[in-house]
Amino acid sequence: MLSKKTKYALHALTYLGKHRESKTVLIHDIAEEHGISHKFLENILLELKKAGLLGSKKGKGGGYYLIKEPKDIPLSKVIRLLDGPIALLPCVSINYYEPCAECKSEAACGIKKVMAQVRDETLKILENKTLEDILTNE
Amino acid sequence: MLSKKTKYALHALTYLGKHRESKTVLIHDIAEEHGISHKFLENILLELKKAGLLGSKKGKGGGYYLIKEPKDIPLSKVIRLLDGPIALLPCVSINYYEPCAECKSEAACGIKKVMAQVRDETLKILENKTLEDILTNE
DNA sequence: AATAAAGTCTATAAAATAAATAGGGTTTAT
DNA sequence: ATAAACCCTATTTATTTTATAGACTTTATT
Repeated sequence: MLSKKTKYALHALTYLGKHRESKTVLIHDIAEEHGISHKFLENILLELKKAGLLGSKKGKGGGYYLIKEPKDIPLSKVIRLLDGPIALLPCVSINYYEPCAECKSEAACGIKKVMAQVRDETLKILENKTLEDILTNE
Repeated sequence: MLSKKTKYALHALTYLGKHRESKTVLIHDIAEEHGISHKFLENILLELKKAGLLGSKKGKGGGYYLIKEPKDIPLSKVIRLLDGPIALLPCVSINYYEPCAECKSEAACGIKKVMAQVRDETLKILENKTLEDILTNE
């Protein structure tokens, strides 16, 4: 399951995607719309900004805005950013690889081999679904 | 990512699958093979037994054994049993449905719609990969 | 220049979940 | 009778997630 962080990030991105005609959107408005803690959402939006998905304007009249096209924001990107690995095991993670302590030989591990296939197929799904798909379903 | 519980369950199932010629296998042997806590693994094997994947024999000379064909043990089953939902959001979970607090209208939620598609496609993957696939890769 | 509105940043606290441990109970071969 | 092995429930510990706090910086407006 996705963490609340990722779920809230998706809500925020959806909200920003729906308000692309506005120059900026306030954290406050997004938080209120979904009944999310303002401060918690603040941290999330900052991460999305650092990752290059959002831009922001400081000071009075400021706020956030999308700087990528919705079609260029795949679910895989958002999930990796806030939740970490897509892979089901650390030993087959592309971006967050770690060996598994209980595994004698990675080369001979059937679990690893199968999980690598699962990861590849899962990735296909999550790279293909984008914010645009969410927006067209709203 | 999978919890350690699920990961250990997969290791145990793999071990049992490799030793189907023996009548029973000791928890102890599986735990030792992978350096897993005996007691922790005990709880896991009990769950697998209650779910109908394993049989057991009590008393001296007892132990666990597979009672299903490896091809009839899909990853989806093991994951659901020990980790819970396959879906990425509670609101699209088949077996563990719960509404999302921050969602105004489920009917009109683009995130939900897309996540339902992701769930369907993910399920296809996880229902198709079975213990047999792991065993043939060992 | 002063003010208020808004994002930035880092740290900490609280809550929830996962992982591990403990220990007595029951069954069965010898 | 005994020891080996699974059965069951509860508790503790560790880790991660979620939430909060507060001081700082930037900027539009008056």
